[in-house]
Amino acid sequence: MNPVDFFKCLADNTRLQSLLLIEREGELCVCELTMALNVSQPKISRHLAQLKKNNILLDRRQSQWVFYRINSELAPWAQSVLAQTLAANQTLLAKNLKQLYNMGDRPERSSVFCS
Amino acid sequence: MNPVDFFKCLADNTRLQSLLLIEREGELCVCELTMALNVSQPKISRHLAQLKKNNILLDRRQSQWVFYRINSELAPWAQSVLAQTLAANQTLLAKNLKQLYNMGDRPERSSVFCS
DNA sequence: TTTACATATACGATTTTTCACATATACTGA
DNA sequence: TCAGTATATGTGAAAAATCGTATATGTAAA
Repeated sequence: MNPVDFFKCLADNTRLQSLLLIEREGELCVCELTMALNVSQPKISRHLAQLKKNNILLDRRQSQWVFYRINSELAPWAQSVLAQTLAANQTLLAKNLKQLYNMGDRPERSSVFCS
Repeated sequence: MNPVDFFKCLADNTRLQSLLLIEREGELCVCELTMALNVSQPKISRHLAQLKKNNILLDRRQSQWVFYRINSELAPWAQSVLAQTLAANQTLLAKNLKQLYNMGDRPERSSVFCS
């Protein structure tokens, strides 16, 4: 992972907030991010597509929903950057988390890891 | 330091390479960075001005030269991001360091820390 | 006070990024 | 098969970032 490309991915509010929320929550779908960040669906989708294209996120479809998660094969230094950014900037996400938790009818997710 | 603004500063080749070189070398002047990165002087100056404006770098003038260094009051998480990015991407700087070391007549610097 | 060197900045042109809106695709359940 | 929900993408416009060139500023040394 080229560092400049990685940082370009973090250099936008929508993308960084999405990444930090996903890092915190483990996995989120498009509609959850739409509510948490209060932005339009195409806007979220496009940014997620960019993160996926850069191999920072992976996605899985579960019925109607597409859930995004951090790519566990992301370079360790990059994972560490995400973790530290999250840890040091929790307050930035307060409003987003509130909006996420207040969302009615959050899609149920089956465990990805069931055998 | 707003994380998005910080990452925007890292999301450019000239700025990131300058930062990592300065982090590695402790302090570098404009002409040294010009040689190390092989780019024009106004280009380097402009990017350094941006990093200074965002309080990532500090500068000091010593006779004709202006030396830039990492602001030691930079938020710890941000310092850590720089350190890890440097540690994990040493090879990216190989060419730059070679060009820096091959530079004739590097400006002498007096110790900033003398008492 | 002139010349030379190092650095900063103004300006306009080009490129890149971001966005809104419309529309396409995918899945579900009736 | 049709309607409803979730997600993706095409397109053009607007905004932001980057750059080259020219020029200004600051310092030193003659």
